[in-house]
Amino acid sequence: MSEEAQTFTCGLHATLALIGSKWKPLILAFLGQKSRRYGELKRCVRDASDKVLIQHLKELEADGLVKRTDFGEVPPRVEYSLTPFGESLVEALKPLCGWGEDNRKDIEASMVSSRTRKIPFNHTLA
Amino acid sequence: MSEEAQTFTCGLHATLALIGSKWKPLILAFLGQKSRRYGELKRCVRDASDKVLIQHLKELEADGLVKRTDFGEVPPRVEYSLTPFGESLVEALKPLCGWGEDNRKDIEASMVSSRTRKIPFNHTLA
DNA sequence: GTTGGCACTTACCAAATGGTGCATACTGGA
DNA sequence: TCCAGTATGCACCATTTGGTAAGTGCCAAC
Repeated sequence: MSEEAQTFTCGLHATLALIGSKWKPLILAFLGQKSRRYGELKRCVRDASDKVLIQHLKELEADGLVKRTDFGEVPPRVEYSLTPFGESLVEALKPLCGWGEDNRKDIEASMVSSRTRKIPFNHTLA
Repeated sequence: MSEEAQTFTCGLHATLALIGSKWKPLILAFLGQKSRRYGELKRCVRDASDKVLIQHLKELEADGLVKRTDFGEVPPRVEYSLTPFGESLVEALKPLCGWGEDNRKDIEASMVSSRTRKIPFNHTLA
């Protein structure tokens, strides 16, 4: 409990512990634009299944990055938004968004050439 | 090539396609400090197995982010370094490192409390 | 009155991802 | 002489992760 407590090798390592899942960075980025209702968010992060999306949202909430507001209305209405903590993270995420925009073409091209593997995200190396 | 070609929903999505794997951001960050030989890098990214580390390095190389230099020497000697492209990405990655440093304590704490679930990356407590 | 959307939940299953251990070819150190 | 370190490859296995499909309760629109 004393020595091996060096949980992370560096700040990045710590950050990744929070947003290292498939859709989390994207979820945060979309919530960074504005608060969104569940269905809306789902349409943004298309491709993510309900199960996973909700699971990630719960974790983000547990980690204090996202706030869930349930309006308790009849046709369910729930809104997700960033907490200040989450917002600070999204700020740090922006350069990556920008980098991606700037290099989108190259990335897509390289994605096509190395077609044999990953397409969506990290996996699919089959 | 016309419609469904909208590969990524946003820049971030594109970026994640390149560095969405478990150790890639870390590998890049460490290489961002200096070029490193394989063994050295492995010690930095501890916890990653050879298989995975090498696999990730190959992908990063294929994606033009990392350069591999084999000195063809007798006791194998290979050095990994960032390409300019890789360096630009590392730049965009730095805010996340910083954010992680700044919030390390909070993150570790939250990691402990939400003990019941994943410890995304390394383990420390299994 | 059937369909459809909302915000989920659950059970089950597949794939992605990562890990272990063994092997290589050679050299320098104990 | 025997072992360790170097940078990988490979086969096989385990776990983690994510996806599918179906269901829930309630209301509005068709």
